[in-house]
Amino acid sequence: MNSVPKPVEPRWERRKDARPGELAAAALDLFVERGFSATRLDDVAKRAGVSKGTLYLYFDSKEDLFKAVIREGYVAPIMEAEQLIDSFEGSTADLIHEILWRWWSQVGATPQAGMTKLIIAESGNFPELARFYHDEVIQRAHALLEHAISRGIARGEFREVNLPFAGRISCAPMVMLMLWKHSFAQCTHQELDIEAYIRAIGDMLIHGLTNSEKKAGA
Amino acid sequence: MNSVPKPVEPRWERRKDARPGELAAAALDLFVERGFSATRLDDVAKRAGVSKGTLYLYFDSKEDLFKAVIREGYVAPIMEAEQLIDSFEGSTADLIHEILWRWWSQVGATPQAGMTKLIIAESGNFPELARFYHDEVIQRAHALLEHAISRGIARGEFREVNLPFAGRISCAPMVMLMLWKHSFAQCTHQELDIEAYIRAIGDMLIHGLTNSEKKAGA
DNA sequence: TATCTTACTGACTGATCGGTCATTTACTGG
DNA sequence: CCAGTAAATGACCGATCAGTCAGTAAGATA
Repeated sequence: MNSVPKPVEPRWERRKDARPGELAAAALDLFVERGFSATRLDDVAKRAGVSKGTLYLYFDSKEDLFKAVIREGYVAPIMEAEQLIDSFEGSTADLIHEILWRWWSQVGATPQAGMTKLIIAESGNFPELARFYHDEVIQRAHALLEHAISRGIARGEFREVNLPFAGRISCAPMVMLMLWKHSFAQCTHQELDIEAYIRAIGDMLIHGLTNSEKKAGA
Repeated sequence: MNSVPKPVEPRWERRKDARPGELAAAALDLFVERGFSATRLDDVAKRAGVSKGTLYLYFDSKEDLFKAVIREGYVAPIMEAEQLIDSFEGSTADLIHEILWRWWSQVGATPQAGMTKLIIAESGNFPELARFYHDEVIQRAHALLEHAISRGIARGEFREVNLPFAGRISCAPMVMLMLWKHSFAQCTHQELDIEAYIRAIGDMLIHGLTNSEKKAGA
């Protein structure tokens, strides 16, 4: 009958190395979209193109998968920004604009930005992970902005402010923007010109920090 | 034997009117702590001091309970603040400090503040509720700050800024503070002097908005 | 081509939990 | 004091889903 050789596609391939990353990426998407409890492992596996059994070859449990997702790729952009501050030549105002813009393009615009929402949502169920994320990411983001602001103060560009508070306040609009992107932005008609908004954040921060004594004297 | 009359406490009381509120309050606490999916209705009922069956006398389903929790008490403080702006006499700087402080004491410091985290976390599963909350609460909070800022501009106290952006930016640190309180604050040693922090937010906003032309001329 | 290793599958299981309902008990009105 | 009512109970059911494992087939090796 059917003598056609059928160049039969194999039903699956062996890709031991690629699986964990693909599973973690699929899990990130679904966790961000639905939350931890509401995400089914069957769906994660299906999105990664494998069966649930395969998922359990690479991760011990749902919680283990969650932890793996969190630990993935959170450091590079922060370290890069820390170096940027040390080597930057121009005004601190320009530096802050640069930091904000990189923040958005390297983190905010990537799937990784959904992490923040995930951690906040599950902090009650996974306090140790929230703590971990706080120490490794949030704390350092605050410190980063503090560092930039203290540069401005040292150069007489900025007024003397309470550094820890100013660092938090400076981060807040950016973090909110990331949260927004993964919550209300999905279910609202309202458009937001991201680029213009980030510029507005920068302007607001710089105005809020600028040493007006100096300006008044000019 | 035991002839004592035993002033036997009834095993339960009829309290038709009080139950819905108590159940909603219990649900709010647990939803905020654990998220929607991870909250068991047995626990909600137990916390409200009733059985699960009773819960179903007052709410049709878990989702119905969730919606009831959301609809509860979100309007009064915003309307009050809207009136405050219209009737305020002093400088717009003072007005903004006043708004922020009321925001904290009337919402941020109450269990209601956990709502924001809840909605953001579940926006993927309940887009229509996220939309509802956005339109009824978030939008109006933004508008509130915009209104206050436009008062400052009209009186020459503030510089001309893009109102929608400025409103969002002004809300961000307060919203982040509420989220913080219900996430990282729980699992971090780090203390935060809330009162001083809110003052710092006010200062930052006012500096960021102040019309420095006028100041320079003084 | 034959054999062996192991990445992968998917049907299965047991526990959990949303939702139901027959029964019990607190209250009310005559 | 004694029905009559309805508020509250808690054992139960069925669906869902995390986690298992015996079996299957890709592809390496010789």
